[in-house]
Amino acid sequence: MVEKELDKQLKSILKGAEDVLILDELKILLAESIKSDKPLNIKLGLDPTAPDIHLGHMVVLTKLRQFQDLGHNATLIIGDYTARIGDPTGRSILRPSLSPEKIEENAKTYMKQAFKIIDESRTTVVKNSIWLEPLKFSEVLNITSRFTIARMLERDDFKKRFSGNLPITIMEFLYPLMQAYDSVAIRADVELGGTDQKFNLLMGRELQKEFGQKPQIAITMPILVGTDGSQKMSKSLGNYIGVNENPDEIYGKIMSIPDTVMIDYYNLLTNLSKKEISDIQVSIKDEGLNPVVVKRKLAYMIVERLYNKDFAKEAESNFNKIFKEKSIPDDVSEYIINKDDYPLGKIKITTFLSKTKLCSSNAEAKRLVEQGGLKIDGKKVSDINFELSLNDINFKVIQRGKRHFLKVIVK
RNA sequence: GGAGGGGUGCCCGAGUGGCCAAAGGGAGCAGACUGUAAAUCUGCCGGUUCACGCCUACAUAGGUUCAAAUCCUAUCCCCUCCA
Repeated sequence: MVEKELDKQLKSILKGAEDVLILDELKILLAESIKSDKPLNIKLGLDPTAPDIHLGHMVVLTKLRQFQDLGHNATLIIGDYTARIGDPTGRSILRPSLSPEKIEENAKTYMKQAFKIIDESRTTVVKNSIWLEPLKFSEVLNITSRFTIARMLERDDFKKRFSGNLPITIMEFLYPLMQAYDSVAIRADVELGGTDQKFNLLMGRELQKEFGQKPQIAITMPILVGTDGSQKMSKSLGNYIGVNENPDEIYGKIMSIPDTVMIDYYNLLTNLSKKEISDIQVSIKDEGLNPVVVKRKLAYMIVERLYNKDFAKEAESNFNKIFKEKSIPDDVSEYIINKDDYPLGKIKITTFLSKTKLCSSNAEAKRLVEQGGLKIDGKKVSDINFELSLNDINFKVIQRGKRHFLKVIVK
């Protein structure tokens, strides 16, 4: 009985994971948990350095959710204290530090978005300032005395900066220790993180040992590539899909990822089993299954995860309308035009486009029209001198390119 | 503290007196095609103007010149080497 349950749990936990340190310890821990019916404490730290989370963050949150679905508990650590330093991981320069107000604000939106993915009822949320702030200097010394500079410089990003004569502040050295101390404070059984977190997660293990605790298991998840299909998903690269974006947008952006990374997305962001995913791969390769069908399913599942079935269905149908039938989606946002503002009863198409923000300037509007990217009620308009008559554009839909629509309401 | 190098459009980056609204790439936008907002191909890509043109822009502020991203002066910022 225990065997079977253990097997099931391991399968789910290992799916998509890059690395488990140490696997055998994890097995023992899980077996004990099953036998004694005591859930494990799974740690995930989030630094509220930016207000939005995207599918890259969702990878590790999804893993956390899988743990919860197996009956374990999550401890989500809001790194409000550590955010003041900023994680130097992967950084070539010192991060700018954030004000406490900004951190607080980010933390709020963070949580709201995180709970779209994880189970709130099985989650404890704590801020690490609770234990980091009151630490005495002597206690800090106690912690720092257990690690060496050489050990710190093993870290690739520190090494690079050091050998490249770039500054590393002592404060940044402290960052991994603080994160490690979080694990001690909450007595974590398992800590999750991206592959770039491996060093920090291992520090947690070491410090726990120093404090006489059982060392946590570190599970790292691969880095999700962005919509460009090659670079790490990140806001600054503009290749991200935010969990707070509207369903149509999420659905569409998923459809825009290259086919080659589709399977990664399946592995990292869905709850399908390894077997189900490899079956899909086989079908595409050997049975001529059209990849677009697979991608649609992915887009659907992710919208469903982040919203619900209805939104997913709607996003799907809107996508079909726009791209398959090349028609107009159901819910088009409206633009109200006031008759009194235009005594002549007409408006030039270019000024209209820039006024509605469909285009950012008159010049851009002109280009759009010239290039044949403008449709009014499905009919292409390519005359840049075209004038809209207020009398007959009421309720008509203006379309910019393939996917931007606006319904005009004349008042 | 001393010596040297540099700051260019959304980003990277070429340009060292006129031919510079500034090469090239990326991002973005549009079109064609398609299985998609994939890939590929084509076009566009500071603002304003129907257009000629005008305005804004090569860190900032001044100056030299008929003409400055390019030369000079000051200021701010970044980097490298030496101490």
